[in-house]
Amino acid sequence: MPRRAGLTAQKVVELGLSVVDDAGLDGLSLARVAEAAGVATPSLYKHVAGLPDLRERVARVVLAELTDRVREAVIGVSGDDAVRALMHAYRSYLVEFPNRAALLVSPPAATEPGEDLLAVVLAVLRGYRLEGSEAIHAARVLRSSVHGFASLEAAGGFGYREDLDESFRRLAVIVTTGLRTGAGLP
Amino acid sequence: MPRRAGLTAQKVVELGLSVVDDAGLDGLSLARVAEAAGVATPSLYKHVAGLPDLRERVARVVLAELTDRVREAVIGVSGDDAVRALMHAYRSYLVEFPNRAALLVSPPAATEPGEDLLAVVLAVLRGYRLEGSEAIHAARVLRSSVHGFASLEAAGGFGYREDLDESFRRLAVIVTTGLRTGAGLP
DNA sequence: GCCGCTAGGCTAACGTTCTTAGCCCAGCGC
DNA sequence: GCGCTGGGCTAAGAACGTTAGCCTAGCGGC
Repeated sequence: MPRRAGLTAQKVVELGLSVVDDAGLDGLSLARVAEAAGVATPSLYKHVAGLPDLRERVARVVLAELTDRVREAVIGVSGDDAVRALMHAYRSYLVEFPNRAALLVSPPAATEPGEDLLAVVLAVLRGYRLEGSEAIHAARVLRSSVHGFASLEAAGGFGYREDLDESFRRLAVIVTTGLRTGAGLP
Repeated sequence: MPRRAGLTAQKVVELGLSVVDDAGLDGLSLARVAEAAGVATPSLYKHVAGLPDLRERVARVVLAELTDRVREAVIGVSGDDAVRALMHAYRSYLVEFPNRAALLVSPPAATEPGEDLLAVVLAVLRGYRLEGSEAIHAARVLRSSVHGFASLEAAGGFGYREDLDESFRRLAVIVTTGLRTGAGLP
């Protein structure tokens, strides 16, 4: 164990992320992160401003990771295929890391970094020739659907043993069909 | 101030609910509830088993309230009207009490009490002649959509100034159309 | 090679919160 | 009037977040 642990803000956030994965958002404490880092709790204050700051940073990383996944998933596809790929990537991320779902509905995830994700969604929707306000409304429909499904699934919010993949497939069909045919337009 | 405060578990939970409304789920602490009740913190343990128990009870009450609202909203209507009424009631509840959204994705809200809400959703879907597995999948689609929209709205997750009512209206049209026309069925 | 600065660790200490243990009395039933 | 019990209390301890202040490893300049 070196006298200097060589921590950085980034490493602290990464450890925070793994604590969230292990123990849930409620389990994210400076004490646990410090233990994982092999460091005394107050030492973390050299890298982050406190627990709220850590939570915010972790939320930003999660949103950025999710955005990257989604962005990669829609490269080279368009139209219904792109929407399906986007939805699948979003859901897969939360299936893989269910404890991170709670971080996606919080102020930091809701504002600036969220704009990158929105940009990806809007890009996908250009395949439907949607622009301006139309595209914003459509983006909200799309994100609501996939976020709702993935959040409820991550929280274990679906009882019954019916196949979740099948439910999600139907959601995707309904959303793609609705967006493609312009359902809901004035 | 009477020597006996005359607390009950129900009153403790109600105070917990108002603390959540004022200060968010993170702000829910036994200390605050005790203060609101005019009582010392340990006294609460005569009525609830601790903070996790209080959170669970509050979550159950919220889900029950939401279910009641939704149930009332769909009385006497059917088909698309019923689905729209259900979605509107769900969203309105979270617009009125945004801090309660976080309680709807948690184990207690996800299991038994959630079945009552599911039952209402399934009843509404009978207007589409959906039964058995078909109805379960459709219920998931419906709940995902409305829950996702309402959660993101409650968290302030929608930037841009486009009219949220209009976005929600389009979501409703897409969902009702999709369910009515059987989109997504094999 | 030495000197000093600073980044990054530490300990000490405090306030808040949850929780348990145990006391004590108000008020009801007999 | 007497005793039981439910529902309050205080005391105390553990965990956590946070602040203050110290101390030194290790680098850059001379």
